[in-house]
Amino acid sequence: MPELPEVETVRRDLESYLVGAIFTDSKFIDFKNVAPEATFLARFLKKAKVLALRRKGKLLIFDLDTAGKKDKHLLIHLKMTGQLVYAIGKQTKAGGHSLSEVDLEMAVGGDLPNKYTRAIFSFDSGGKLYFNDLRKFGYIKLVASEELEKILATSYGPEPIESSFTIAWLTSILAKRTAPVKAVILNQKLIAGLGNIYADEALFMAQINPSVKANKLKAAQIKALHDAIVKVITRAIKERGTTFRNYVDAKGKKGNFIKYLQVYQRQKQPCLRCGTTILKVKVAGRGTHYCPSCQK
DNA sequence: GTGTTTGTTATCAA
DNA sequence: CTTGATAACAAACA
Repeated sequence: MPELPEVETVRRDLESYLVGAIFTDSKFIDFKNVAPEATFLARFLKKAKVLALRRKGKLLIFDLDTAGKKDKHLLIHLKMTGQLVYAIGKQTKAGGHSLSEVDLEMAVGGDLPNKYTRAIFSFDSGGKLYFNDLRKFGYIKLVASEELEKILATSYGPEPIESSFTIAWLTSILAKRTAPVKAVILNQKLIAGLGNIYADEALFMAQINPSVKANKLKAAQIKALHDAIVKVITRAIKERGTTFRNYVDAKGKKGNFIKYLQVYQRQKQPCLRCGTTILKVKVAGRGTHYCPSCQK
């Protein structure tokens, strides 16, 4: 699942390939989550230059330069199963690319495009960017600067890696809420970037039960949670994300953080801290993994 | 056919 | 207006 660390890994990869590159062609294949309409967007993108690649939470932002105007941005959200893979060099007979060094079921293994490729962007560099999305939850959207600012201001809170994510902020958003603490830290409007994997991992590290009502947490627990969120996200970025199912980076490669998972998908296995069997329950409508003994 | 997977939004209730 | 709970979406798999 692409969460902040995964999207940041993709962003850094793409930044090195695409800044300064010019779109030469765009194709959308059996894919509806495109705005404006595909034909129009493809025409608009032609000759657009990539000025910069940004990210907010799990949202990837391409800043564009179109005929000297710098007021448009291409937003790409990977949602659950989206991938952005960049390939350059020798092409297959069909004009695609072979990524034989990668072997991932339902992800990138072998040639691109594959059956889950929903969009292909070609660049003047000769490279192609493949947007694959098994479940078609992801979206591609062109917006003007004004709309982008509005989206960023209304839909995203501070990120764990920003200085504005303070203990005071975490305290303030938890204090008035009776929802489970996990629901609060998953809310992108309050904290941008955590998803199901890192929420469970951070709560385990902080030794907090995911179901506890947010306003019941004590100051020491909030400090521990703040610390855990920052640590987990920072470490996961360093390890290029977690590949549990089908996340891959812009080179089609897996993330390494799966080696460091303490609770996610470890149900029925012994807690790495105390040995108690890890449980899996539903909290805030999500599969939730925790140790009933050392998370209080 | 059923349940499960999750990021986000819609919808409804309080 | 805010908050919380739940369904819905989409596709594949066990």
